[in-house]
Amino acid sequence: MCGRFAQATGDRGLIDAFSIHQVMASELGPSWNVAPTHPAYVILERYEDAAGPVTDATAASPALTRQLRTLRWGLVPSWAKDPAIGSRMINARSETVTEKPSFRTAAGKRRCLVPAAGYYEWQKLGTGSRPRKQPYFLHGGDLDTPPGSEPLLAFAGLYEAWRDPSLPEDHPDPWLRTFTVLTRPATDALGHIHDRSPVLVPRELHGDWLDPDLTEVDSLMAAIPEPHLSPRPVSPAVGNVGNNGAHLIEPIELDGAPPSDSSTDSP
DNA sequence: CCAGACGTTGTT
DNA sequence: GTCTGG
DNA sequence: CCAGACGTTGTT
DNA sequence: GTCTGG
Repeated sequence: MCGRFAQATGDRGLIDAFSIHQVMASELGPSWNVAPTHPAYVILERYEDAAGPVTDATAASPALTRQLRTLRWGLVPSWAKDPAIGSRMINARSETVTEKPSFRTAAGKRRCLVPAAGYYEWQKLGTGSRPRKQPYFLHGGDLDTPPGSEPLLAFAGLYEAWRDPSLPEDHPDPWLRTFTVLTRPATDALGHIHDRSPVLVPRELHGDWLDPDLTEVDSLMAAIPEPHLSPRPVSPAVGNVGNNGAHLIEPIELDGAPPSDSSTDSP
């Protein structure tokens, strides 16, 4: 699963890391608590008219352009009547994404990458009527990686554009652009915390994943290896979407256990 | 034909 | 938009 | 994902 | 319990 993540790398760093051609993003500060409906940076590839504004009469052929954009988390399908549906479209199962009406069009030609330092998951602990929820920060480093030095991850995502009918005909940009994060069954190593994990696209597959002309999504998906991630117990403060800051990914001591992972939960 | 759904997670 | 259920 | 609301009438 | 908002 992936219902909360950290995106701490700024536009400059992302331009370098993902070979961005064009920045079409509103600037975002770093966030260690990106929640559904929040804006986040994504990388996508589109055909852009190379032609200049008015004066260029010779229509240049459109060029495939890798862009950095700021999209809202929670995919709103183009046919949606109410954009609130996006809150429940934050993830898409990779196993069924090419079949589901809400996702399959985007899966074919609107794939994107979502850069992240890591993501959070909550482990349910305790037997009583008041089970505690312990959040973990999952990242691409090892157990000794200092907070803030985690390697940059790239979630597999899909994006859509929804025309907001409440905006006037002549509105300069009446489109709400949104994205979702694909999930897959978690490996055994992570399965004891949660049974789903985001799909992580390795660097050598970034080009294929973003290419809107590659429509063989299932073979693309099959080429993506299992993620290798480390869990780090963190403060429950991340639960409140109003909290933010680098302290949210700092390790904490678990009661009666060292800050490595262990299955201290109940049956 | 029209009407209504279209999703994931986790929990039991 | 497109599919399913009635 | 978690946190927080979940309602109406009428009055200040 | 379940839905909405973030």
